[in-house]
Amino acid sequence: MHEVAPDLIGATLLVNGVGGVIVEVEAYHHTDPAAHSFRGPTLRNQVMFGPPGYTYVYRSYGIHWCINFVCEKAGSASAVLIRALEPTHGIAAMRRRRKLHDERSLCSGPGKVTQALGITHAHNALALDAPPMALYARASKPEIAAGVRVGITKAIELPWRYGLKGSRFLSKPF
DNA sequence: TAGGCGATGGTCT
DNA sequence: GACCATCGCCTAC
Repeated sequence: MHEVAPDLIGATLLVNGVGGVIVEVEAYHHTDPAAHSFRGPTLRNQVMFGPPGYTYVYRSYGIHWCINFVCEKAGSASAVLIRALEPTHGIAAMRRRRKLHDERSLCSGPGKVTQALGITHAHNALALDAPPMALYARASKPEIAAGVRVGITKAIELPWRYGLKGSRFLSKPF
């Protein structure tokens, strides 16, 4: 997982042709008290205990949706939270959904990403390589920044947040 | 420009 | 009944 997470930085994520380049992610797995999978499988998180390459979508604070990629081998219950994108595809559609003109704020946070891409619980447990999802590997290796994760109350010291160094589209600087 | 806080609902204890 | 991997508005400086 700690190889997958930084490798996702620079990859392109599209949902129905709308999306952009991933510039910020966080890693979680089942030995990590901050992870949803820490207490074992439940109705909500069961997709994380399945095979890699699938989406895990959950509701955050009763208001927002957040999207994760399940990774590593089946049963390890690790996932990578997509926190920010650099918008490149379907910017007009994202602006419409976000009711926003500032391109920099379109996808600079996990709740914003799902709103801009139109992701809801209907997108839970979907394969990343089949419509409406699409994930494209980056062309070259970018400079990666690492830091502590954002917005959690447990295991806050683990430096499992990864980002594209110097990007203008991060949820917050490293 | 930075920090406080209310909204809001699924999930787990 | 409490917790929470957030956002955006409001205020104070």
